[in-house]
Amino acid sequence: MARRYDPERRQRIIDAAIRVVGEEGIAGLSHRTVAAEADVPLGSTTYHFKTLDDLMVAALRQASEGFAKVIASRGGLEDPETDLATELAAWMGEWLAGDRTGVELEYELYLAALRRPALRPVAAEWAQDLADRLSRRTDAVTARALVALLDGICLQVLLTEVPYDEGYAREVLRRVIP
Amino acid sequence: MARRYDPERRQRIIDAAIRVVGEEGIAGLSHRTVAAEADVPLGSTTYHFKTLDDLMVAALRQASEGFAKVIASRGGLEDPETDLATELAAWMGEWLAGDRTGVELEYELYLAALRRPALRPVAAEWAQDLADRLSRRTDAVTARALVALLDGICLQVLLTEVPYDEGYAREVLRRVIP
DNA sequence: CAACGTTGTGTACGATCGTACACATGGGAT
DNA sequence: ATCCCATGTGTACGATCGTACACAACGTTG
Repeated sequence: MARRYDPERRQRIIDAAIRVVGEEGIAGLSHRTVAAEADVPLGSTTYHFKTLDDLMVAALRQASEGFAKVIASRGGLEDPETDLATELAAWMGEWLAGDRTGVELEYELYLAALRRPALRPVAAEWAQDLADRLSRRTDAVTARALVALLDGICLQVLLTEVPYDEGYAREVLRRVIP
Repeated sequence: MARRYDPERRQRIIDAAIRVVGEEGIAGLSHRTVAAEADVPLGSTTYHFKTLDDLMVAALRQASEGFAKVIASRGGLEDPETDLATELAAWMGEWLAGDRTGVELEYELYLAALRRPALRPVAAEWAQDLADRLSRRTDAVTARALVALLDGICLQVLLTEVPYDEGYAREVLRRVIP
C-alpha cells in the first residue's frame, strides 16, 4: 500500500492546481488532473478539497498572496517622491512583459468569481488589498478608481492582443489622480 | 425519420447557446446541452459548429451586436448637449440594475477570450466598436481609456458584489475626460 | 499500549462529454 | 427530370469526470 507520510500534502495540491490552471486553464482543472500533477492518488485531492470550488478558493487565495508580496516588494509604490502614475504604468509594463502564463493564471482565477460566488470574497479581498495599498499615496476614491482602470487596461491588452502602451497608461492614470 | 426542414436552424442553435451560457455559464456549454435547449438532435449542433469554440465565437458575436444596438438606441450618448460622464454613469447603472443574467452572460463570453484565442478578434471588435462610438464625443485616447474604466468599474461590481455607486462612477469618469 | 480519529489509498459506478460515421432527405443546379 | 451536395438524424465508442466507499496506516490521546 506504501502509504506516504506527507504533512504538506495539502499545500502541494494547491501548488499543483495553480500549475494546472496556468498551463491548461480552469477548463482543464479536475480532481484527476491535479492529482496527477501533484503526484498523489485521486482520493487524496477529494479528501483535502471536497469540491473544485474549494480548491479554486485556495488557489485564488494563494495567487492573491503571491501578488501582494510582489507589490509590496516594489518599494517605489510607497515612496512619496515618485510619480504614482509613472510608477504604476511601469509596474504594469513589467508585469505584462513577464511570464504571460502567470498573468493569465491570476486573471483567470480572479475573473472566475463572476460565475462562482464562493470566489467572490477572495476576489474582493484581492482588489481591496491593492486599493488599501494605493490609499497610502492618495485618497480612497482615487485608489478604487486606479484599481478599476488598471484592471481595464490589463484586460484590453490580454483580451484584444493590443500591445501594452506604457505612455498611454501613464497618461490616463495621471488623469484619474487629482 | 421525420427530417425537419429548418432554414434557420443555425441561428436557433446560437440563440440556444446564449440561453445556456446565461443560465449555466460557459461551464455548462456542450454540444448536448445546446442541442437539448434548441430542440435539435446532437448531430445537428456538431454539424453547424465543428467545435465549441466556433459556437462561442458565433454567440459572442451575436451578443456583441445586441449590445451595440442597445448602445446605439441610447441617443444621449451622441447628443453633444449632454454631459458624457453623467450619461455613461447613468447608462452603466441601468445596465447593471437590469437583468443580471444578461450582464453576466455578456461579460463571461467577453472574458473567455482570455484563454481562447479564437474569441479575441471578436472581443477586440466589441471594445473597438464601443471606443469608436465614444470617439464621436471625445478623442481616441480618451475613448479607449473610458472603455477600460467602464470595464474595470463593472468588474468591481460583478466580482466583489460591491453595490454600484453612480456618483462615484460619474466622478472618476469625469476625471478621465479632458 | 490500546483505542480512536485523521489522513492516505485503491477501485468502482453512473453520468456526461467530444467525436465519428453511416445513412436519410430534399433543394437547387444542370 | 436527374444528380449532387448541403443539411439533418441516429447511434455508438472511448475518454473523462465527480462521487462514493471500503480499507490501510499512522499520530495522538487517554
